[in-house]
Amino acid sequence: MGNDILKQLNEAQRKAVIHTDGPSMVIAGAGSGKTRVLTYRLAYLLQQGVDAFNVLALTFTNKAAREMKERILELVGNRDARNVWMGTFHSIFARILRVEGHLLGFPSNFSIYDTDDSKRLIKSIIREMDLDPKVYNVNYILNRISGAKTSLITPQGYNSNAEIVNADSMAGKPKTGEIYSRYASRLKKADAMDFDDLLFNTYVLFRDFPDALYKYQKRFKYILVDEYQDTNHVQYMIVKSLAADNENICVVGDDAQSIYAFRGANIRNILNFKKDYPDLQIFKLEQNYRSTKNIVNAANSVIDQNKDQIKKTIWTQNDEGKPVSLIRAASDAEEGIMVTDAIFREKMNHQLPNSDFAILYRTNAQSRSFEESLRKLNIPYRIYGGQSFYKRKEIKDLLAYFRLVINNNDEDALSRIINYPARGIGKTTLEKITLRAGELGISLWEVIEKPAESGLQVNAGTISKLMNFMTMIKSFSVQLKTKNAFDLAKQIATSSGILKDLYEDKTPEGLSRYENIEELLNAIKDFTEQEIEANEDGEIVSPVRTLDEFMEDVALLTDADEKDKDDGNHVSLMTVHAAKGLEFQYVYVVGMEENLFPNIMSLNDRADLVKERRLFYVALTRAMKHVTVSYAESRYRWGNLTPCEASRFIEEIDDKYIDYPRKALSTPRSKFPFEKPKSKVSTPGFSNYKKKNLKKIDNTSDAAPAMSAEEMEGLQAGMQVEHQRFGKGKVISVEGLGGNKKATVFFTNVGQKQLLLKFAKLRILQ
DNA sequence: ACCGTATTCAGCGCG
DNA sequence: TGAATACGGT
Repeated sequence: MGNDILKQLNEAQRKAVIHTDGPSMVIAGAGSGKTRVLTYRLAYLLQQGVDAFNVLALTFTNKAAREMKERILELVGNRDARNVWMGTFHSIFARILRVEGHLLGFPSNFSIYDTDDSKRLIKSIIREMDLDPKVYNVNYILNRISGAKTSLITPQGYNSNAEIVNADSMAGKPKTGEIYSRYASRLKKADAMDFDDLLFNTYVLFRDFPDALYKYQKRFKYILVDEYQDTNHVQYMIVKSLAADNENICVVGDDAQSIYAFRGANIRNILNFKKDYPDLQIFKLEQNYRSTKNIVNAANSVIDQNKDQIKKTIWTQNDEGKPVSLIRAASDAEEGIMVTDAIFREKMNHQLPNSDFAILYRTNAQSRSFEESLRKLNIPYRIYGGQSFYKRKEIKDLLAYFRLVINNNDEDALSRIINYPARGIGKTTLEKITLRAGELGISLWEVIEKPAESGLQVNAGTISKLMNFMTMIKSFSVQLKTKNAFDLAKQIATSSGILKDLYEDKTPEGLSRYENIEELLNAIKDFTEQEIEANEDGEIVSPVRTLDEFMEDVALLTDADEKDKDDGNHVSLMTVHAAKGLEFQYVYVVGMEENLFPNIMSLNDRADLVKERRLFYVALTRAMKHVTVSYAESRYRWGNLTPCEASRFIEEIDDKYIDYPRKALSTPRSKFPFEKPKSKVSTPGFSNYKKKNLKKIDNTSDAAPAMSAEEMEGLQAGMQVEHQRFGKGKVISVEGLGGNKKATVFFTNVGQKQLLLKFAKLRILQ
């Protein structure tokens, strides 16, 4: 290999790569080869004889970490490169907390709650406190808590901070601080951390346990942080403390592309970096290799409107290219048609693959009109950022079993599955358990383990159901360390009844849920069959790959793995946020309207407009060959048609780099902007009205007695029956016992129905 | 306990 | 408009 890897870099890139010792900051303009610098820098370090164990690289996403690892392996060809600690803040610090968490009172098998789990817990706390869930909106509460943790404010700190308490009172939510306190203690009782805790607790660990800090300072001699413009305050503090000893820290980013401020990302981290390290070396990558001159200049003219930036001049040697095109449509539906037509023409004229095209929008809700028109043109497309695999209900359910088996105290996992599949432990029972646990300050599991001692008032039947459930979970738990992940997972899926439950659901959705479970099991099988790996110390972890090892990987995973699975020849549809870090030949930035982009929700003050502008800058700089921006003069927003005007950002593009359509072409069109909507509006209103009337008539009928116990016992498949409301029908199947006995009946008039015999007004005819 | 229907409420989304 | 939740009937 030798030094020739350096020959593949330009002057500025090379300087950034070889400056290994001492603090440095790389300002990497869009398309300037940032990833290249990052990977070459790491490869260079390893080549210089730095031990992979001494390098820490923090990335923004799992995907970025994975791709970088692969490229470094290609460059150095040294299996050692795999030992670099590379990953997201969350995954790296979760790893550290598994080892050191005991210092803070956490077992190494603590659970990690995702946003979904956190919201469920907050909801249940709001219910328990008898607060109005409309006033105490979960999203608001979680945002407040998350913001507090990010700013290193504990529940105590929160409640004693007059400014914060006042702000909550003014917002009509004075109990927010108490919810935060309860939330924090519930997480602790459940041996669980949410995403913010992974960072917050790491900060506390390093602050309160100097020995632990010292250990990791010695280990991480070289630290590298990607996407530094999107780090928040805790992340900043952690990195600062880790780097304090060696100061071999290199941060890479672009202030112009900071677009996650709404999540606590603090652009000052990059603007003020100089103050922390007076002998900082700054490297600017200003040559763009991605886009045409027109695109670079158009983007520059937009971002130049933002003052208070790090000064830099992005330029390119690439072709002139074509000016930005502008599409003006009468409605959102027409925008869909016009944009996809433009894609179709471009694709046909130049014989291009679908994957050269991307449609970028501000909000996910905008994707529909483009989907419809792409379908009509038979162009394959893929929408990014929908519901991820690991967020689907059936997957979360099975994972909740795994979590509970690994950590019995996991409250969220337990409440999620204690009655799924249905085993007769209902809402009331769970409420009683939660209440007892709260009063005694113990976990839900501990109440179930010792119902008598904890004073749980439920009947004997319920107790035995609880015992069965507990015994089942325990029987899985004892096998955790001996059985391999796949065998145990399969056993849990089967004996919990999940597989059976989904198998019996023959609807298309049920089928897909079943397939998803299969897919998860396959993923676990793959994991089980991977070659045995050594941990960071080179020591073999364990001869069998166990389920808790699998879950460590999974907790911090998103759907990123799924993305490159298919052939890849599709048009990409995604939000501008999701497009960060990607590039496409042809980019269509759609919905360029005031209130939508810039987004009205974000326009509280001047600083917000600056953030929206950076977002538009990111959108423009995704393109290699050509950009088209489009807007509609009217659009359906939340069910009603709203007139729209063109975004101010369009005008901010210097006239030299954008083509305005000739007025003669677009004016006549705007005369008929309301064509399609009219018929659409009236229909749903009418059918709703009809349904309401129907229901009234039904309600007038008198109650008739349900079936007698004898009749229920005697009911069998094939029998003819009559239902008070549904009329005559034939019994297809009968299942369940006693009071839970259910029948599936096909009625001549209304089709197939499932009935609970206890309640159904059903008469046996023959 | 569960299912279909009424009602409500919208932002971008890493881990 | 449509997804997510609340409600009421069985």
